[in-house]
Amino acid sequence: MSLVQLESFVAVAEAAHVGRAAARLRVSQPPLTRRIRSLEDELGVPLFERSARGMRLLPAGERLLVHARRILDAVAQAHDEVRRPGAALPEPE
Amino acid sequence: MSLVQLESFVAVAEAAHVGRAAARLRVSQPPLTRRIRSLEDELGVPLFERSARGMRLLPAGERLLVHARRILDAVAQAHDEVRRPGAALPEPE
DNA sequence: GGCGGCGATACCGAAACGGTATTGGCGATC
DNA sequence: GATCGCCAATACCGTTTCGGTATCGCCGCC
Repeated sequence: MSLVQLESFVAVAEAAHVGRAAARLRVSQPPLTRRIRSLEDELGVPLFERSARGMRLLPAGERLLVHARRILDAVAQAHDEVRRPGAALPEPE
Repeated sequence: MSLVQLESFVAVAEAAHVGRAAARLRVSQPPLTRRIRSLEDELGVPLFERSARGMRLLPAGERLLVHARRILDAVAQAHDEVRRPGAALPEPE
């Protein structure tokens, strides 16, 4: 499981379409399809139901979505705070 | 920033040696050195102080360590709960 | 039954990654 | 203060991963 996979997953979940999610992520559709599939393979659980009108989250996908957002938020926060010179941890000289 | 980078960072921070961390992660030393450096480059902040006796966390590294552990924990938890059939979210059919 | 839009696949070129071998540099030792 | 040893950093190369273009197959809609 990688952050790219999680980011892709959230985008597809929100767009409910691989194609639209791909446009939003500025990649083409095939890589995104592969990322989702590799994520499902890795977890051993299908996350979406595919249909001719798009992608619909399955229960496992709903559960993952909550975690994925939390993880991506934590990453963004880490990214911000590391640069911030206002240290949270004092350094004993 | 990738999960592999964060995992590598935590390992190096805990071991205080790239070599030992590499052994623990079952990779050789050079890739680990590169992961740390690419992470520093990406964040634009040095995370370790290098010396002839190993690596020592700098303040920015101390801050990142807290976040990195939280992120990796969240990933592990997501990994677990997604498989778990005991759904947390009901599905409105 | 034909058309349009969707995701899945095949294929190929480029980029990322890991390993082995080597270098460079600081610290401890005598 | 020269030498040896341990550490991270770099060079180089083979492999693998990844993304893009082109295409396929399928279902819903008109």
